[in-house]
Amino acid sequence: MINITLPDGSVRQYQEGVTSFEIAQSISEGLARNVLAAKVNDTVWDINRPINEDAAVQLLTWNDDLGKNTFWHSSAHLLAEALEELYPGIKFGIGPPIENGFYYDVDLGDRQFSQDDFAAVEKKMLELARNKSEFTRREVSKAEATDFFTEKGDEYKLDLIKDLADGTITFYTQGNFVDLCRGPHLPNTSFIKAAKLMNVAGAYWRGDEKRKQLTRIYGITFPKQKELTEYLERLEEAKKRDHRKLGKELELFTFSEKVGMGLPLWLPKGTLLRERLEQFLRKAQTRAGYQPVVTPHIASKELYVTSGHYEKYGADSFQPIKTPNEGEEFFLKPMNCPHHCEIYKTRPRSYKELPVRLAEFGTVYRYEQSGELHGLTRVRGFTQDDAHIFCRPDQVKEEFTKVIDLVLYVFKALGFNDYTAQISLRDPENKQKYIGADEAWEKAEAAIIEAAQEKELRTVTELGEAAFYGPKLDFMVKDALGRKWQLGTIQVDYNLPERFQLEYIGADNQKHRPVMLHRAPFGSLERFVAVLIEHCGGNFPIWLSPDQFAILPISEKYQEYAQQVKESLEQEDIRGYIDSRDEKIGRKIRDAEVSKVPYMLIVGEKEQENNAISVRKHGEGDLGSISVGEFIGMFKSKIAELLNN
RNA sequence: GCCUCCAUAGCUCAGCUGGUAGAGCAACUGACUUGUAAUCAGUAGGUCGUUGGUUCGAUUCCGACUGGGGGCUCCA
Repeated sequence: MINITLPDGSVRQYQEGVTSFEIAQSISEGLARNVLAAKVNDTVWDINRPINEDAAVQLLTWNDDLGKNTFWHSSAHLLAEALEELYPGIKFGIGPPIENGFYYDVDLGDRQFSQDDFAAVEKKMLELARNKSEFTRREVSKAEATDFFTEKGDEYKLDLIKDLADGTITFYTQGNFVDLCRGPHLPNTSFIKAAKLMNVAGAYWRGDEKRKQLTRIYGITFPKQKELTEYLERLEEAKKRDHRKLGKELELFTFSEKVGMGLPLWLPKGTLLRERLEQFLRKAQTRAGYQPVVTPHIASKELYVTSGHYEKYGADSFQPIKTPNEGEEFFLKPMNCPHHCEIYKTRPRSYKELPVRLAEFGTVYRYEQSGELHGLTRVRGFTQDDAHIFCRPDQVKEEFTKVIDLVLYVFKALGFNDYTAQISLRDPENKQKYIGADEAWEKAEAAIIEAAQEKELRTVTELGEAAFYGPKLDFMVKDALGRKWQLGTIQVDYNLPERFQLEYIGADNQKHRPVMLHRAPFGSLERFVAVLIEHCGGNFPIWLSPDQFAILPISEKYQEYAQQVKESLEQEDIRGYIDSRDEKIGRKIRDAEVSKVPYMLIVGEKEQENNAISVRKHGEGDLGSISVGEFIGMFKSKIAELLNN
């Protein structure tokens, strides 16, 4: 008998060689029907694999990420089997599960594969799934594995096998399809009841652009048809929130072929939104002791030679601007920090005045690869809500904590509740890759971790993800389509103070080198606005909404009264417009609803007589008639509620 | 930058296998003077992204370019 420890801590005894499936059966029929894989100690296993010694076992179902992984991994094999049947002789790369589904990289030879072929493949997958083919695991020797794929002529699998150690290689077979695979897999294919191919794209073999490009086929599968339907509905919903679509509909921003790709043009409404965000952060930064500065859009090449960016990025940047004078070269500013270093250096600094916090909404230009551009989230010209904090080494932790506070304040005011903080530390194996003293790094890394803990952030720690000049903490959020974006960032920098020879005079009357922190709560205004649009589906918090009200006169007889109302509101800094078109009220309401104006103020005979307005809230409907003064009071207290948290 | 798909009126889209384009909305004009999600009628608007080629003839077929979508690579 062996002891099996379950996740609730209970221990059960089973015969040696018991499978996870049998364990599930012994617990409940329902569980046995739903179990997809099992975590045995720390490895995920097939549920029909015998367990021969004491172990901790966690049964995994569709509700576990690891269960889903197994489901989708097996689905990738099913996709491969279907493709092989339909297109004999094709070769296979890798086919892993991903966050939403799975993909398989295949070499289709000269064959074309497009969306038109999806239906046939989906049909074949479901047909094969119904065969209830078992996934059988088999350990093979390296020689056998090599022989198998040599005969099959699949150089990609051979390339993979080359890097595997003999004795650790396993094959999985379902139906007629044999694949090199570590597993685990579902017991059989019949669990897969719904399948949909999502996308085809090119992907280099092993992510190396010098190697052959394979066809990557993305798909997703579910244990129930209904779940697929729901998933597709969610995707439709997400598409409606796409910031590129809403940005156009709400007239926030646009792009012009003539201006150039990746260079957004902010329309009046988008500009209002942006300026309100800036004002909001400016205020918060003033409270937090930042000093605004302004620096030009171009700078002499020498600045970037000093900062080291020229050497590292010069060739991949927008190329220099030349003047009529021989040898003079200027670069479009790709970042604000070198300028801020020069501001710091403008006079000697005492330890007493540190930290110095210099803030700038600085517009920068970076030559991003054309294929990487995407709406407002990835552009070639953007404005960072940048600031650089120059402080003493002993102030790093406190400053870090203060920045986290600021970022959390911003997130909270804007309703971002779903974010994670990624802490990027250096690779402990490769310390020589990084600039700065070992001791300083250790201190800074500890400071970041402690600060994050104290603020109770949900964090993931990535070793080796630090920049060469210092560790960092990034706030990540997801957009409507589930893509992750980095918003706020806080980075420690040991490099620039060194390169710019920054100094302060310490209490000991000696020169010391300050530590520099880069930080940007929004990251860039462009990206932040994009994520915000998707986050709220275009229904901005009222303090940010470009038009905060729309006055809708019943007929043109009330135009004059509408104008009076508008002026009263504008005096209180509430912004909006009068819809004075010659249209029926129903039409005006509809158009205002579609354009997502938070408040519609209807004025007609009754309102004019009573010196009132009828308030209709976007998405909610008629709130009844109140005086303009009452409306102003309500409006202002709503904003205060959102901002003073 | 690479692979792949796409490009028709301001917007959303139709246009079968090649014979120089159509709808709805928006715009403009007129009528209606309106009470909580689209009043009616009329007018105007396109060298079918650009550019080569095939053809008697190209929005339609082929190539290149530009821009966009999806992905790969990269990201101070």
